Amino acid sequence: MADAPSGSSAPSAPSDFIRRIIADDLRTGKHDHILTRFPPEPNGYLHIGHAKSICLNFGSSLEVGGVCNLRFDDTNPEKEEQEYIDSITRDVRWLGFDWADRLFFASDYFEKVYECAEELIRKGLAYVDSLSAEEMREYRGTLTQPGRESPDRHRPVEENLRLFREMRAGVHPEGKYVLRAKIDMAAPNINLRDPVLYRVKFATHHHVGDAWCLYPMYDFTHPISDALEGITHSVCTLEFEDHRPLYDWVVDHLDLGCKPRQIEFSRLSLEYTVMSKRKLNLLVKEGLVSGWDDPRLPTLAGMRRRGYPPEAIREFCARIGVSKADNRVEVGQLESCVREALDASSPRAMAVLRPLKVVIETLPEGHLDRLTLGNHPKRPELGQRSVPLTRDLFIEADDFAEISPKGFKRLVPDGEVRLRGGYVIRCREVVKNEAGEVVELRCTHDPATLGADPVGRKVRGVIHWVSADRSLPASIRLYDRLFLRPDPEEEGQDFLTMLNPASLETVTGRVEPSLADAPPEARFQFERVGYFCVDQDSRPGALVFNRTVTLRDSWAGGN
RNA sequence: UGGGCCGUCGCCAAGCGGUAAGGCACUGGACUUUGACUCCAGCACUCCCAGGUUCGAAUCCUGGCGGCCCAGCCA
Repeated sequence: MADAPSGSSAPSAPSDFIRRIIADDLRTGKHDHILTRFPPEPNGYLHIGHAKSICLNFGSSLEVGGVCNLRFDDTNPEKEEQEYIDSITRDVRWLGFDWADRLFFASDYFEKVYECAEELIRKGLAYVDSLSAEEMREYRGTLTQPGRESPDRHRPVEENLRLFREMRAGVHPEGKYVLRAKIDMAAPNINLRDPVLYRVKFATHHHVGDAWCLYPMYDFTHPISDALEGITHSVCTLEFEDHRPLYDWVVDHLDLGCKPRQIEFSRLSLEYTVMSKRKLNLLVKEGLVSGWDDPRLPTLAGMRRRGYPPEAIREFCARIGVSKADNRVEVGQLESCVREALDASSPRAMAVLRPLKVVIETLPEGHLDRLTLGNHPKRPELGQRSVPLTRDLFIEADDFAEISPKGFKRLVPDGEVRLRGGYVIRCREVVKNEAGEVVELRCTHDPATLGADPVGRKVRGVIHWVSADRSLPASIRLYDRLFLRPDPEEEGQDFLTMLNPASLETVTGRVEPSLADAPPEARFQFERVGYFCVDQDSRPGALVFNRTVTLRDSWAGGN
């Protein structure tokens, strides 16, 4: 893809049971081309689970020379909005996929779907039912008991047709009638117990306006839409497995000239987050997060704002694979992909999250070294930048310890450490306030160590720093997991009670001056700290960075 | 307890009767002016359990156990 960094490794080549089915269908001649589709309902923002589906649907087809349609499954006007259509198209494109001119709406097929319904009625395979919703539930039976037939089940075809047309014409109120398929009220699969095909809704549809007051159900619309588009493989998640007999029933009893095959895979679960649009919607509506693009959310908009590169998400989807097994993927799996992509592509910079003043007494007042540092340790083509080194500096508070923990390689009283890209300094004096807190370090520097190793001794530690007066203040948002538990709903918990109160910490740090004009979404590695991106709220003079992910830290475990 | 599906390393996941891939994580070690990156090494005598078939079983059969999904005029 266009923004794949040259330094990144080749993406994993996916292979799974669905791709195998596709390969077999091509090999045996069942199909001579492949056409898949990604069919989101525009009732929320896309999340990483959708990314798995997008990568699968687009990927499996593209890899064998096929294409993939983008189709909005917009059969329920009460839950759908144009805002979601806009966000979805943006997110799919951002992820790196292109549907060319194949953008479709199930609602554009409503006339054809309606004709299919009349066809079923004429064939005696569908009927208008006047059972109320509650009655229908009673008649449906239970998981262990068969249902009973509605008294309307044997309504004459002509009457069904008349009533159905009246439903379309708007003469009947919502809830009075529905159109049902006539299948088998005793079927062990509840989806086959005369499922509802159409219901009346006097709602304005976001895409077709007031053209209809009669809306088809997913189970009826989806197979017809697939067949109309000539979809060869209709890939969806496991909860639709029980619907496949109904999917096949619809296609088999209609003359659509095409029979797509539905194949199901298990949806993605990620640790410490929730993945359903209903729950995400709740978090957004309740104001528990800042919006659909809150960087703590698993939404693609949130991940984009967090600084996750699209190629990292694609790689993640390739690595986790596709199967039918229940799963809950570790966050580290995703973070590994993010770090891999960002290590290769991100320019380095220095920033201090929790500043501790350092004065280099051996440098004169007003001293200024304009150091030229490489933007990337392995990619000189990413250029260089100038970093000012002055007498007064800030270092990370964590990089100094009065009492050295064992194995500590940073600054301690009377100890030496290298300033990244600068001199080796020695701590001569620790200045504290009345409360006994360390507020300043008085140090000396070894002028012979700029770009050279000190003679006669080895300095193990290297720490990052910024000039005290030539650095810029920045608001830095440190994100952590949104929930306290890997499964926020474990043991029937209300997931809202499991929110992590520390999922966002904002600190005011200092960043090197080269970052002054970095535009929103620009990504950097703050050396030794992590990967950060410029937030859309950032302005010159009021910089805002989001922590995308920390650097891997093999020291953190030791203390 | 009706129906459907699933159970291979801490987490994903290959495997499809011939003697357990890979990734992430983890543990060493090398390198290092990022405790990063990179590199090298280690990491399932065993595939939910129990029987059976077979020269040979994670793969086939039988019986258990465990988990997920389904009773919207949602998708």
